[in-house]
Amino acid sequence: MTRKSEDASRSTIRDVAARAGVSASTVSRVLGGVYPVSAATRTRVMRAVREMDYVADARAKAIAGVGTPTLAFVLEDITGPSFALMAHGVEREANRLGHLCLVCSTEGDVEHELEFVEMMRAQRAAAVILVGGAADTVEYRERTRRMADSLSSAGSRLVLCGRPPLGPGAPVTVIEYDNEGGAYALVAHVLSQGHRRVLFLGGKADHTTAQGRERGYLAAHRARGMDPDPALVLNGDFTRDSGHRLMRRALKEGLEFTAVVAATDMVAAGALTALHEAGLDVPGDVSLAGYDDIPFARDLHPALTTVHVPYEELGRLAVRTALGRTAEDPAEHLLLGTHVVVRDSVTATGS
Amino acid sequence: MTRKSEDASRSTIRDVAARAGVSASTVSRVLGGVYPVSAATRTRVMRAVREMDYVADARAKAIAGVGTPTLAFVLEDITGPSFALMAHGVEREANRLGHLCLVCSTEGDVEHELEFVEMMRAQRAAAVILVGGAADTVEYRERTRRMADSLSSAGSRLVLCGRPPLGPGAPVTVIEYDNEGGAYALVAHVLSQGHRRVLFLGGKADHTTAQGRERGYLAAHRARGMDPDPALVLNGDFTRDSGHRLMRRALKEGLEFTAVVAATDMVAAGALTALHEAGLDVPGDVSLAGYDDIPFARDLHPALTTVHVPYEELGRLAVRTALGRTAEDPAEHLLLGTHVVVRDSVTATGS
DNA sequence: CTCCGCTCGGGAACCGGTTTCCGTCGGTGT
DNA sequence: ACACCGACGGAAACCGGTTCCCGAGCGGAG
Repeated sequence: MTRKSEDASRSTIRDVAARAGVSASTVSRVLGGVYPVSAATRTRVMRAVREMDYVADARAKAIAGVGTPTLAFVLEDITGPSFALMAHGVEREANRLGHLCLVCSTEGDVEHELEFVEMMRAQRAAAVILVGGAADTVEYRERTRRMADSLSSAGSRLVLCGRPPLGPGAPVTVIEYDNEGGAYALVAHVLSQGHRRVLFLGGKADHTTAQGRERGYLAAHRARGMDPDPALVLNGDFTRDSGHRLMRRALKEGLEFTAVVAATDMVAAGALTALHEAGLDVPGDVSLAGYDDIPFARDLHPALTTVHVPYEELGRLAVRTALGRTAEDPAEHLLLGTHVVVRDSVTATGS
Repeated sequence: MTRKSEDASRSTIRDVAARAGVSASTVSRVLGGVYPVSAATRTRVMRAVREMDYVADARAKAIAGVGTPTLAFVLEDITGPSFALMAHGVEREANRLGHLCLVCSTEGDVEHELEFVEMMRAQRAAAVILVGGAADTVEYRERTRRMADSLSSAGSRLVLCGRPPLGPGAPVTVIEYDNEGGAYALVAHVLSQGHRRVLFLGGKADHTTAQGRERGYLAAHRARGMDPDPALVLNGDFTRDSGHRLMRRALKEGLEFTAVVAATDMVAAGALTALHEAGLDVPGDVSLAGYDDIPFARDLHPALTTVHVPYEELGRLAVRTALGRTAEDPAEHLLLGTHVVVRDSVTATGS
């Protein structure tokens, strides 16, 4: 009484071998490779495989050294449009290169991040890509350095994307996009439109991405021989809420400005809402610019002038360099360029 | 000459055992469990582990039956805000339940989807969650049914989210959100504002999500004894571009309407831009509503009236039921409710 | 002072594959 | 007709863990 029902809740290679009347090695050979197997045997084995709907256990293969390599992508929150873009790039490139890709949101929890990286080390992931700015404290450097070493000694590799680089000698690949340069170009554009008092809606004061953008803001002023009013730079975080809150506050306090530059498109979106609520017209009454060029930037009204960051390409690049590099190679530090994209939210002032 | 350098490119449990002067079983016990081990031995082992920075290979553990289970999430494009929301929910819940979570974007490619599901079966994933509408063809049903059976026979489980359910008896959990009901409520709201000719910007004609929303649109009209002009329902897809294109066409063709309901917030965003380009005021000249309540809906100007779909909760629910259910349990079919959220883009007409 | 039982740790089998090593078989060259 | 060679397939070792099974000590009870 052969049970032909799909009972085979978990068929092993030996089950298949038994059914085909051959040994396990033969099944493995038929499935795996280029080893000479007679046509008759191959047919019998393949039939058994088909009948049992057999698929070799990927974990077992991995442990035997023949497996799909894995790659991990760690971010704060997949919901952020720029992160999502990067994730997309990472994921595409990863499985173009035949890698599995697992994603983890840390919700900004350092503990969680650490835990996950450890788990990836256990999975023998080929590389771990960490993305998202952070405060550049010595605690950060030590912690990250430890991760890098430990991954490296396990034959894996850590890639930092848009994160503060570690000291020299750390087995890390760092890929940054040019925050300062982008902000510089953007603010220069705003200033070139005749604006003289431009409000800066920044991020957390110790967050390197925020710092870079703020530096660009300042540098652009200085390059014109201007010294921006310190009261014009506000700190919050990178959320829409922060933009909304900061903008309301600025309006309420009667700050004077003719343009506002937000550290993020999300912040800009919040600011825009606040401006609208105050009955102000953008760009008629005040110009507004963002940063990141998330897809939605062009859907805002007016379409947002912003800085384009090649997030998806960034993701692809991250996996490419991560997988190309071996443990012995020297560390690498890439800086991706950005460019401002002019839309409708910034116009000349003093009309 | 003991090399204390972190040469241990790949230390096994036996290496640790050797260093600690015990057997591999003992190391395993110290690390793993509650098995009685003397304090002295434990200390020695732990020291060796620390010195070698050892982490047990997760794949080996998995194969031995002690491992972090895995769960897969397959979607079209992580870049879509609603998908990202779901992914977030899935991911959070997955690792709250101690599961690893891998994500795969299929770019809408059926071949790729199939391939990935097969790979997940090889990984012995605890469950595979498939999300995103599709055309409900017999080819679709057969293909999906095959996936379901094959996963089920491997002790895994397929979860369909917002996808056309299969026939009865398929080992599948289906979770849908109420497209028809949501659209009905939304359109009813629009009609209650006095609008009589409302344009519907739909999706692909064979896409079940699009169909559901269109049915709701029609039903809301009929419930008022109205029979909407067939010329008022346009088909495209769920992208911003589609909304933009459709809206321009409608305007150009001189279609008459006082409100437009888009099948998606993205479509609404595109439509809004087209409306603005045409010099029309929203909601002054024409009202506009979307569907999905993606986070950006409230950043549009005017803030978009739309239907809230609990995407994140949907994701969480998906993994919860997927993991709760065993192969023997009957299939399950959940329908999540939605509700319209009234913002500023729809107002009374005929003022 | 024995005997019993409990604590502790080692050996070996096992998880599900791959690969090396070797033996067998059939066919060919001389 | 015999040696040799290449094709084929099985047994066993291995990958890196876990766990069952068992034996060695040790302490306490009788």
